[in-house]
Amino acid sequence: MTSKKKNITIRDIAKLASVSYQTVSLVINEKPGVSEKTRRKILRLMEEMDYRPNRAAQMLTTHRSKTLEMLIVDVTYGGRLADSTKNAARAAREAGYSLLVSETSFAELAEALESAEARLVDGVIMYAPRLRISDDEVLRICNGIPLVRRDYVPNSRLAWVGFDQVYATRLAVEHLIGLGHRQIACIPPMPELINGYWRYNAWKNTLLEHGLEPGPFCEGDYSMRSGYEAAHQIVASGQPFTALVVGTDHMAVGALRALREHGIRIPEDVSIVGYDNTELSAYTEPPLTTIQFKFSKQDELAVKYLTELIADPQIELHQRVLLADLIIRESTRPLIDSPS
Amino acid sequence: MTSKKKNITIRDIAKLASVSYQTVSLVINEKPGVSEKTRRKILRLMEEMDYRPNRAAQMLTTHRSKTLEMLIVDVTYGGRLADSTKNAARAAREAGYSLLVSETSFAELAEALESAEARLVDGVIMYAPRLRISDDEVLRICNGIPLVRRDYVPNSRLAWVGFDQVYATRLAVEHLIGLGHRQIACIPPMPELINGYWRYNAWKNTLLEHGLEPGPFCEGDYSMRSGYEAAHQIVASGQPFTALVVGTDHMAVGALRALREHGIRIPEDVSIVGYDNTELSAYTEPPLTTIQFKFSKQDELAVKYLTELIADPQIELHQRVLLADLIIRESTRPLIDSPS
DNA sequence: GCTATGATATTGAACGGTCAAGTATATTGG
DNA sequence: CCAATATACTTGACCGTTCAATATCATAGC
Repeated sequence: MTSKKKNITIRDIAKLASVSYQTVSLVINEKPGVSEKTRRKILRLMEEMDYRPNRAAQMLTTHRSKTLEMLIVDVTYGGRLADSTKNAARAAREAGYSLLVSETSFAELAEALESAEARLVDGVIMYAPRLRISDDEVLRICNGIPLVRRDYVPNSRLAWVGFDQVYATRLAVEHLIGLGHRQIACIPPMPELINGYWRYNAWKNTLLEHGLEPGPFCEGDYSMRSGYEAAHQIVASGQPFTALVVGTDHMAVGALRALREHGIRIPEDVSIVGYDNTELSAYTEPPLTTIQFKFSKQDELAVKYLTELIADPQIELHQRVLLADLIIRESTRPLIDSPS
Repeated sequence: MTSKKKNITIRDIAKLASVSYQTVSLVINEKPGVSEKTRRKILRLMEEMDYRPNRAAQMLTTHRSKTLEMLIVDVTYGGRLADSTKNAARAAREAGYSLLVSETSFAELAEALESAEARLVDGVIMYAPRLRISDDEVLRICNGIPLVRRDYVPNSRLAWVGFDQVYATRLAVEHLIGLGHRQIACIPPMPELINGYWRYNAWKNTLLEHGLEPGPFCEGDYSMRSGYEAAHQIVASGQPFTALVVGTDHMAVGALRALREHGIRIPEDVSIVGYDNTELSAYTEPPLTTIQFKFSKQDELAVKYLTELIADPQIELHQRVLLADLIIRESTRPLIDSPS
């Protein structure tokens, strides 16, 4: 039955409506030059025959595919990817696009972009939290395909959408300073991660600006284990601290465990701030004060920006910066001077 | 410069190689009928001109797109989606496909599949953890597109790849029984979730098979909050229990908090088993005994199965069942009879 | 020496749309 | 009343492939 299913084409519809195929094309593309009566008739027929224009044929002539690609570059630790693709897929669909997802490494980036071009992808959202690359290089390899990075890349003048990591970190550090803390340690994400680099520097600089000496620090890699080990190291360093800024809620969970093992009480002995406001952060013991990033907003905005860029490639590239919020819970509290 | 970039076509290559375009086509598709010498020459030229076949044109004639679609249906709670799309994207690429991701609801499912067809998607991976639908209905709406569900759907005789939830649950429950527990409570995912349905039933049936009366239970929705509330309810029910099976690690975190608030010690008073073996489960207090699912395996296998199905649509549909593992940590321990 | 054979290469027609230019008819204005 | 214009619709070419049918040629068989 359906095996013999001849695809209905624009010409079949045209024949049924006794007009030419071009008229049908005009209707499909909502272009003027068709009388209301004919338009209705054609629309009805398309409905009846449940006709769908062949995307391949459209692509062939228009050189566009109504497809965006989310290119994930060198993302190893999964937790933070979360629903990005789902969010982006939804946003893309709402803008009339499909979303292709692909995953690659820095070494294969150029190739990935070439194949994006071959697939006639209309634009690329790059999610590359560790990618250091010059703007010129990006322009060179992306073959003119509109591209928006879904990252905080303050050194780049190309299009990106990201959370201001300096602002976010300032939020965390100044919250602690405001509570009276003077010895503030840090477990930043490792500097290979762009966010790690900025969080580390922002932590240090905020302290210096306030006339405070940066406390001990030790990098993590986003995993709970790394937070655990980093916290151990910081304690082992012997340098005193009454507060700790931990680069993600996940690492904070590891840090909490490590500190507990050392008999350090939270928040009585040490106040802790995490990042991300994951669901988890409300359920740690004690619940974590944390920096909230609305990632779904970032995903949506990246798609939105990209579609704008596709619609008008002439608009001047800019950067869309999102700001984080501070969520205060019970892992931070005012410093109470010990009676020494 | 690049603005005037005329796309190089198969005919350009043909001209340069002084052969016909069809010969080039044969080379591209690795078909026989071309002498080794000509083949080499053409390959070299394609390399030099960095020619890439136009996917749209290929799609138009072949009616295939070398694209798979991951269709996410009614997934609300994000945590568990995690890296599925990334895993699938990688697996797809390794099999020579691109991966399209889209997100939809039950109500729009038919439409989503129609548009998949219009896009000439070669096959669909459906991730629909709550979708109850007859096999006939699925066959009807998917228009002959090969489809593999990435779910445990024991009632379906169509293609699916999933973890045996009954086996998994048995693993959890019998572990507890083996430790001497006789009063085993449960916080299953809500029955709208297919996994929830099966976990609940498997919990109950395993107990009955062992001659035990099912303990109190209360459903959750995957969120930590729901685990928290469910645990409160179970305690409030007044029915005694010495062990608790919680449908996800996330919910277990909530449950841990609730039980702690009631002064119930884990594992001294109550043993707990979670599901998923998330990174988190090793960092709860105490670390959670849990059921491990290798989700990345499931994603990969779903892609693999789908590509097999595309290659040979005649193969008899079957179901690929994965088995979970039990990871024992400190949240479970032998029941010590109280001296009453 | 002539035909059968297989390997290699060519040609023309799809595939299902879009685009640019064209025609036919009705409407307007001077 | 006729040219100018607007509206509605049509035609032919083209996008870059693949596919089926066909041509060419050297080699082998008899």
